[in-house]
Amino acid sequence: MMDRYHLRYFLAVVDHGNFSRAAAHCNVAQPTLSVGIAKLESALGTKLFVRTNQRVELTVAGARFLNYARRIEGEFNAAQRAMAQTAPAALFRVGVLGSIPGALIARAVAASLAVDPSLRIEIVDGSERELSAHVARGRVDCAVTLIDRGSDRFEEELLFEEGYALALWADHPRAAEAVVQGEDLAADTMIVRRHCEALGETSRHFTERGVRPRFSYRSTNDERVLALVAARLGITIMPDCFEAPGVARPRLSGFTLRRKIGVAYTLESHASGVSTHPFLQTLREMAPALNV
Amino acid sequence: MMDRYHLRYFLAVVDHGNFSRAAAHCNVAQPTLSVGIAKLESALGTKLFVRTNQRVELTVAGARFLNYARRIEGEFNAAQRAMAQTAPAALFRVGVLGSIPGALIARAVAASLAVDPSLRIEIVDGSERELSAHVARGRVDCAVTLIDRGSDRFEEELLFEEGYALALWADHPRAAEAVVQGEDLAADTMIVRRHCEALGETSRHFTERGVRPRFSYRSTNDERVLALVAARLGITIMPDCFEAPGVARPRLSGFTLRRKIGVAYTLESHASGVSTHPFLQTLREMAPALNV
DNA sequence: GTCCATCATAGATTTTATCTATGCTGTTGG
DNA sequence: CCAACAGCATAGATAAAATCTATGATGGAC
Repeated sequence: MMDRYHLRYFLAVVDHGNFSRAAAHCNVAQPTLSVGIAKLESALGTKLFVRTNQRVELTVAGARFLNYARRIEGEFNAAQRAMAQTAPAALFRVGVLGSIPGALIARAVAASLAVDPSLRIEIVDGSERELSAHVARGRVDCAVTLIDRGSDRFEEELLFEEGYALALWADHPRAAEAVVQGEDLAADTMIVRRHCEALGETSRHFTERGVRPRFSYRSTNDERVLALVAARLGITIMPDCFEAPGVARPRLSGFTLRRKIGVAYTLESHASGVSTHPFLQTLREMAPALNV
Repeated sequence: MMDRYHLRYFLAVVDHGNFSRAAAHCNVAQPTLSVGIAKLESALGTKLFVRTNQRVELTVAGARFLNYARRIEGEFNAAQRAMAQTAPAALFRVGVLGSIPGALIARAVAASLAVDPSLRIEIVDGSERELSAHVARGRVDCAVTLIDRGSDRFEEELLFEEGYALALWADHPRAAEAVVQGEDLAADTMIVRRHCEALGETSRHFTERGVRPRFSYRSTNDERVLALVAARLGITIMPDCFEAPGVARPRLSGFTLRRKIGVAYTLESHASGVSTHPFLQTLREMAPALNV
């Protein structure tokens, strides 16, 4: 039975000229799109594309079907838009990267609720990978996550850019310095932030300098990590935007990795005006202060 | 994400005025349709129906959506039809009830292939229940099965109507009689045709007459059953249309159950002209001879 | 009151879209 | 001419979703 997603796959192939790019644009894997088109062709009883491995081109039947497909997909969108006007108080669902301070998000939520108490906001956190999946499948309206990672699957908007720095307890021997040499930390015990995107880079950094750190704690909970740093259990490396009383944040010499945090949307959700949501407006106001 | 089947459910509810009938018309269970409509409403962000337990009626938003829904579903069908014209040599898939003689179907296949050797026909057999599911899900274009069973889920066409009769080996003491009394078979061993729709009725018939038969064989394979009847392993009851050398078919007195065999289509497949297929034409020509 | 018709909900089941991994086939660059 | 590559297809496993059965809730009819 011909179904809506078949039309989307078909149109994507027409618009992008090959299956692979079309798949990326639909946020699915290439084989998925491949069997999707095959299903459509079988439902219609006609081949729609001639596959050469240089490019795909429409058959005569495919060209004829294109008219219908465009019209139908257009009507779906028109219906959706028309209904959206009547729709009351939409729930705003946003995914947030686990390695972004909860306090930051909490402030943004509080501020936007202060603007409009009737807002309904839902936060879900996860890894970069999980968030991509959520955005792609429409389980969230957008995600606050790492951006500029080369896969142009989503519409992206930069919020802030930052580096990474050490987290030491306030009276650690090196706490007062602006920049610390990795070699000077050979005797320290480290805490592993298991979900951190910089994990690989960090261990490489120390290995290259002949430092083989011991580990006292592994966690995905950054708030707890900060508390334990303050409690002198160990030191760690984390993005600049983290801060806590009793924790100093000197730079680690030669550690130049940076990350860009921004908002990722699907094309549709971006087009449907999600990006003007007060929560995101608030985040945009807060963001410049976090650039380092 | 709004999908095509949502539209079909929605339109069915509008056209039939309540969820239960709409579900029957869509060949799905009532809860399925219930959650389907709920999904659609959530996708659109608006309630589409006001549910009273007397009837459902459209909300304002629902009435507005109706225009889009009808147009889109219409376009889907138009596209399907338009493409079907180009489509080459369609495969004809037909489900056949297990308790219909294979020889009958084989004759029909042979005859229609004689008319047009380019025909591509695919036969699948199964129980009445299985065939319903196949028709409903579009896995077959139609099914040759029991009809007139009260559930007007499908378009039905009567082929022939018949009763049930005994199957005895040719020189069985009662083989020459036209009608046999159940009581006279008390000493006989019976074969159970496990897939037979008359199974319950048969055992009730004997129980009511104080006959408690012994069983020598249970099978779903009627050809083998007939061979074993001829081989004097046991006797059985089967629809009139079965025949084999060495097997006599006297009536069983008081056993009045009858069955109607016909073709069941979905509305769409019927509309798309499946019923004019040579295979079905052949069956129609053969059918009158089978009325008993 | 009980019965009946209607829709909603919950949990299990089945189906199906999707993914990962891999194969195949031309094309390109060395 | 061969290796690397880019592009689509296939297979098996996985995950998601639609669907089913069974049951509950509600209101009208008798």
